[in-house]
Amino acid sequence: MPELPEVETIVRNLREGENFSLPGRKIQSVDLLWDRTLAFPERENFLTRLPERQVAGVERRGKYILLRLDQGCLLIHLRMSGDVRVEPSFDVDGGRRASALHDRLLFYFEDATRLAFNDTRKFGRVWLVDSPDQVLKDLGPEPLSEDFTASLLAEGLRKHKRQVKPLLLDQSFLAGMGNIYTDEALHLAGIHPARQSDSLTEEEVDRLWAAIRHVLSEGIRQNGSSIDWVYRGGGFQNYFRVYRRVGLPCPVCGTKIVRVVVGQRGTHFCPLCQPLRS
DNA sequence: CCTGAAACCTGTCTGC
DNA sequence: TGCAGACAGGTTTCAG
Repeated sequence: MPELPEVETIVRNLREGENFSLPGRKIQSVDLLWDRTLAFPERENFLTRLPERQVAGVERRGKYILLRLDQGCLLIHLRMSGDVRVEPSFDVDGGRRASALHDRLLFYFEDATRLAFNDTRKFGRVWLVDSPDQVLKDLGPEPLSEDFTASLLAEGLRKHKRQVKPLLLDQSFLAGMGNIYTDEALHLAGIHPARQSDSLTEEEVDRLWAAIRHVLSEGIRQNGSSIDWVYRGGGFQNYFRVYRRVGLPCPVCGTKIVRVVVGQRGTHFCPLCQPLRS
């Protein structure tokens, strides 16, 4: 589930959800159910350092969730199938609530609630570090920040000679884009996903810049996208123009949407609106 | 520098 | 029904 809009939605809910908010809670104990979920530090260090730590704030950077603690910072990357839940620690009978299928890490708080990290495919990772920069140092700009201008995008695209879609997916180029929002942005901008990055005209770059910001903002406004069994709650899938719409008509021209593979990723586009040569 | 393949994992869906 | 194969919202590492 996790591209920028889905992670942003999760972060907002953790920070100030309907029935809960993480800031202010103090960790009592931690249960690590799948060792490889932990990227840093080693198990013993992680388990002994966390009790008594208090959550100071919740932030997002790219696709990372940041839990700022009174000492140190927890980073969570959901990768393909990760998710988090907040729920009571105990059942009605007073016993500790059993973990759910595919729960990998549980944080128990002093107020009898817990945060569960659930991840079917085990790709997700968690870090506990003094400074988040240790993990985030190679990330590109935040696409929705004021720093990310059309001319900055133009400069970046010019600097490389790569297919534009894999470049947009490269987190050191731009932080937060994933397969869905990249396909959607390229369609909105009328750019073929395999176009060479340094071949885009100024007009095309401007359209791409606006399209990236538009699809991400709309994604957040819709609380992300829900597809298959993974994510629930979001509604942006109702507005997909090309993603997983093979054979269905392009919303602009009616041509059938096709699927190809670009940079090892399933890629959806309109052959008429997104020609390979402009 | 760029591209593609493979690895890390589990689950679902499709076609024979 | 069973089974093989493709595919899934991500990232890293390695070969050419």
